[in-house]
Amino acid sequence: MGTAKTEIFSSHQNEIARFAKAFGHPARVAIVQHLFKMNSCICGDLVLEIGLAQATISQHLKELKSLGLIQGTVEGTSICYCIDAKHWAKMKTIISEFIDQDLNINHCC
Amino acid sequence: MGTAKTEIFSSHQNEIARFAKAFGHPARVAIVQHLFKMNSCICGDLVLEIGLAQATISQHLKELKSLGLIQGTVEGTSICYCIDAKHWAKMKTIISEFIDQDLNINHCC
DNA sequence: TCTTTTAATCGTAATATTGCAATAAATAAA
DNA sequence: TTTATTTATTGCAATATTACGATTAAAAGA
Repeated sequence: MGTAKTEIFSSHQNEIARFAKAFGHPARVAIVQHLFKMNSCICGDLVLEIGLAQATISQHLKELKSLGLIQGTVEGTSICYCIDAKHWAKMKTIISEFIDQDLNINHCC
Repeated sequence: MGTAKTEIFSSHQNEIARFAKAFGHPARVAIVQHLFKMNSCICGDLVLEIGLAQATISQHLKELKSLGLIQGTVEGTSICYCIDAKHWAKMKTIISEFIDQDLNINHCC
C-alpha cells in the first residue's frame, strides 16, 4: 500500500492531517519562519537561506502553496512569496482547536 | 534520496517538524481525538474504533509513543493508552509558538 | 499445563517523499 | 533578437511511510 486510507476518516480529521503534514518537514518549517521574519516577501533568497537545491525548494514551496498557506506573485523574472494571511488564520484555527484539547480528569489507566 | 536533510536545520526546526509529522496522518489524529474523548484510557478498542488492522494501529501507536505524546500501561493481557499530559503540553507550546506567529505588516509583495 | 486473548513485531508489497541534475519556460536587459 | 536571470518542471534514485497477514510474546484463565 503506502497510501493512507483517507476514506475512513472524517474530512475534518483529514484536514488536520494535511495541514500538519505541511509542517512535517524542517525545510517547510524554515521557509515559513523566514517568510514571517522578513514579513514583506521573499523571492529566491530562500534557496540561499535554506541551503537546499533550487529544485527542492521549489517543490516545498509548491506544497505550501497548494494548501494556500503561502502565495506567490510574479515580480519581473523572480517570484515573491509570502504568507497568505487568510488561509494561515484558517489553519491556525483548525490546528489550535486540535492541540488545545484538554484532559478533563488527569487519571490515566 | 528520500531522506530529509535534517542536519542543515536547527534542532528547534526539526522538533517542530517531528511533532507536526506525528499529526500528519488521519489515523493518528483520530487516535489522539479518541483518547481525549474517552479521557480515561483506552486499550484495543482503538482497532475497532478506527477501522484499520491491528498491526497498523499498533504501528501508529508506536510513533505517538516514541514522541512521548501518549503512554501505555499494561493491564492484564491488554494495554491501556492515554495522552501523556506533560509531553502533550510541551508539544502544545512548541507548535503553538510556531503557528501563532503574526504578520507585523499586512503588505505582501 | 494448555488454551485463549491481546498487543507487538516481522516480513513484504505498494505508494509517497525527498533531493538533485538537467531542462524548460518566462521575463528582463542588452 | 539574443542573452541573462530566475523559477518551474521533468526524470530519476534513494529512502520512508502505510497497510496488512502471519507470527511471536505475554498474561489470564481453565
